[in-house]
Amino acid sequence: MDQGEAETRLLDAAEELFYGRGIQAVGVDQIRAASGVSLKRLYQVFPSKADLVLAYLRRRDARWLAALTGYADARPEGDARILAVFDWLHGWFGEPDFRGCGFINAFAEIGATDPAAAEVVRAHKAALRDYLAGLLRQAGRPQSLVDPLFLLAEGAMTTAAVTGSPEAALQARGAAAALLATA
Amino acid sequence: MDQGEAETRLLDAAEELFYGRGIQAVGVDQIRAASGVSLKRLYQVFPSKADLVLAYLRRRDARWLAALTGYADARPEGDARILAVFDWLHGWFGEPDFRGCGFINAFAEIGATDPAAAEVVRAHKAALRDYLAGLLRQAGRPQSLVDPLFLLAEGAMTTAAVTGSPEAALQARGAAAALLATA
DNA sequence: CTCGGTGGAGAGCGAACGTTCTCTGACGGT
DNA sequence: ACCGTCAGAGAACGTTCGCTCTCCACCGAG
Repeated sequence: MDQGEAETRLLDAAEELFYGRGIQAVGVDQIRAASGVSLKRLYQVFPSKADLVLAYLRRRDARWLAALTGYADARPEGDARILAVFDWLHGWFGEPDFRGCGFINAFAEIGATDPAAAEVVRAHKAALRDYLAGLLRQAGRPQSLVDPLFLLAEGAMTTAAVTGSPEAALQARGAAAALLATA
Repeated sequence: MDQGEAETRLLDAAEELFYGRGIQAVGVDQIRAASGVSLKRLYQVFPSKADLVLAYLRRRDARWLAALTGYADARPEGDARILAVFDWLHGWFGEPDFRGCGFINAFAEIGATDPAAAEVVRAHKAALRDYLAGLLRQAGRPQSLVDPLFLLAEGAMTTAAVTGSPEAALQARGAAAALLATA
């Protein structure tokens, strides 16, 4: 096993455990066991748990946004593409291991004590907001709708997590459609 | 110091520390030090840290909702009272020690491992939703607006936490007003 | 003054944490 | 065949955790 594969396996294990059970609730040794990577190698690749957490957040950020944009950008430009964001959320919320937004969760857990992690969360949310802004531009819609749509998406994520139901995505989609109809 | 005062001082310390730094990040001994209550008494009143966490969540639930409803119900019945919810959020977000919704934070931290705490969070969010439903009824507005307004409020809470700015409350208020204008 | 009981201070317990160290066995070049 | 290098397994380290226990100062009743 070379360094690259070790890193991949570590991040795979970290993502599943950190996202599924929480960052503080998962010990380094559990990640070693789940990844099959030795502790020595783990600390060569990620000098501390905080580094591993950062790498987990950064990779999840890239993948999550790529999945969303890949889905939405395949829809016809315009309002349909905007609403597709909420369709994608609905599919995500329905996944069996869905446990809310990993970034909001990470911020709640370590945002107060790990400034670097907090910054990754902020950047992730800013990127989502920017993506929505781009969709509105493509659709010829006013930028004043960015914040309402963003808040609806954020609210849907936390609500779906707490209720354990994907329904919040449909409610957010309906509200988004209503707001688009007024503009 | 009698049992009642010990409980109050413990909950005061727990609320400040759990909310401000996170539940897992705060040890029982820190709560003992901050409250001035002996460890022996602490464990008489709350047999485990999990019990203390539950009591913290329950008291915060009651107080938070009382503060919100006390503010909004003082406004004239109708749309103004609905929008007052977002005004109250704006004031809350601006408090210096604001760190997001304590219930969303708690759910992110221990929701996966502490079912009792998760249930308190669910009940708290259901109560907020019910309150919004009552305001809509008073205002003669359709109940179909409950979920959009709730999602906007939730989204505003997490966004204000991540950005560190109370602005999200104003954006949510604007979106709520737009939705009310369409119905 | 002498007790019995109560409560606080803090030492101590076992477990778990993040991190480092030691041992051992496999491998590649000569 | 030999030796140096390296990586993996996991023991060990120091700290911190939630929680319990020990000890002693205090206090009202007799």
